[in-house]
Amino acid sequence: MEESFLNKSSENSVVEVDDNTVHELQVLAIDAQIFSLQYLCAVLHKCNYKVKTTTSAAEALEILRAKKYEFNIVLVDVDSANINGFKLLEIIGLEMYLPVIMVTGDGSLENIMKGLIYGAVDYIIKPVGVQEIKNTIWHSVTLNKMWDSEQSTDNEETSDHQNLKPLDHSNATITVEDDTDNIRLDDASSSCQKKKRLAWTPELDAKFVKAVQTLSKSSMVHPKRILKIMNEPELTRENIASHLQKYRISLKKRKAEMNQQGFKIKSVTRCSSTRRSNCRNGEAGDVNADRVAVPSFNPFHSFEDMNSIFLDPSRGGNTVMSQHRIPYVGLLDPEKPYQSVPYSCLDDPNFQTPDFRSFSYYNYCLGMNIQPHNLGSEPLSGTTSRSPYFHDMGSEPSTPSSTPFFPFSNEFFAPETDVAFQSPFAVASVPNLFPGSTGLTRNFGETELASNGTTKSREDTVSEMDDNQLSDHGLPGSLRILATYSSQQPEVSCMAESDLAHHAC
DNA sequence: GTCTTAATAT
DNA sequence: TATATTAAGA
Repeated sequence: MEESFLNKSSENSVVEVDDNTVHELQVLAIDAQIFSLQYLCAVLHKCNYKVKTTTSAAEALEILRAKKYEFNIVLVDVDSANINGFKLLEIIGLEMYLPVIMVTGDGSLENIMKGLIYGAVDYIIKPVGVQEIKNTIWHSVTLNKMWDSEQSTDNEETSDHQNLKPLDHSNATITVEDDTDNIRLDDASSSCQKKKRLAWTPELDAKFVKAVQTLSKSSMVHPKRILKIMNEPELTRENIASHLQKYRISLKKRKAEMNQQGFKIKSVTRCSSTRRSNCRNGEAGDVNADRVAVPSFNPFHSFEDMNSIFLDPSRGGNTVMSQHRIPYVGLLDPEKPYQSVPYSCLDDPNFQTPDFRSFSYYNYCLGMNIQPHNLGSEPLSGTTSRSPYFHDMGSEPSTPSSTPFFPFSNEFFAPETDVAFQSPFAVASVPNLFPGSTGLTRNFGETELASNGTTKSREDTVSEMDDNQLSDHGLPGSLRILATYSSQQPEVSCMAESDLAHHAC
């Protein structure tokens, strides 16, 4: 639909998000059922959001692909009996840098899980309430704030939809994998003589990025090689060169943003929690070096100046999660996309199935490195108690102490890791991150790491990266290390003895 | 000849 | 706005 019949919010849709920044939130709402959509739209208008609606998933994708920067958030109504809504969640989650909230009438754990696994950042159970929507959207948009900077900053009325082309519904189907159809003519219908104008679809771009990443390992990121790797007959070297230029500019921009944020990464290669259990967090000498030993995993203390913490389940990170009750939902094994992890490893008889909202929020805080609202020193735990944030739905959470910031560009990760990374849970499986990090390389080869039954030396998969390569990944040269946990063999530490001494308390 | 970058055209 | 083309220097 060109102009939603419901899109009549001409009054101010200005919402204070935080830190005195005024944001204009534009919401795209998708629901196959028109009355349900109408209701949802009404509620959204009550919240003073700008709303665009559609009943068609295919149209939603068209809109987003054409004008994704105009939207801050997407609400998708999913029907537990119908896979399309979930697919839509997935596609939007993977293709756009947009938070997607699932709206559902089915509040069962199974259904919620499904939505979250498909990429929803949060969920709302119908019937939806104004305050609930406000809270949920605040949370999600804040999480996604980094991308806001890419939007146009003028506060002009954005209700002009003149750029939306009439939609062709004849092929309005959702396809998850349309790798073959990713090159389109500028004007598809006419049998024109016009030159083909390449449309860089997300699929094509992903392929491009992957090629760049592959090549960057050997410092050979050049158009010709990219072209060869991509193996797309329709592409020309010029296409690639042009795209590469654009790609690098965007990386540069992002890098500048990172530098502005004073982004730092610390590294812990392998942390033996048993070895260090007598060292308490916060004590003098504990956090004093580039490489921080974490005696007892407590992200809010030991990593309080970090934005994100990554645990690599395939490297034993799940054991750490288990020991410290860190909720984890993600894809442990890419071969088994719906393997749902996590709580089986929590064998404490007192452990109860967690409340997903609370967990989502904890993970959000964990990922953003902000103190959970009003949470004080309450540890991450596997109890079902909700965080105060969700107890008090009547008021918005206070401004986080630090500006939420999503630290990594998606380009950095291979597509398969994106899947886990974009899950609503910030503790993600990201193997072989920052392969040039000194902390990792120094210890290579010392230990063979079992991963899903197979034994593999890290040396196999890790190579050095110089600053230029890091730069190709959107990382300033000085930023290169992350926290990687592995306690697969807790009694063995891969850190050099001198390091152990250094960190001994 | 190819690559990168900037500028400009479509 | 996104992509393509062109030009110039390395």
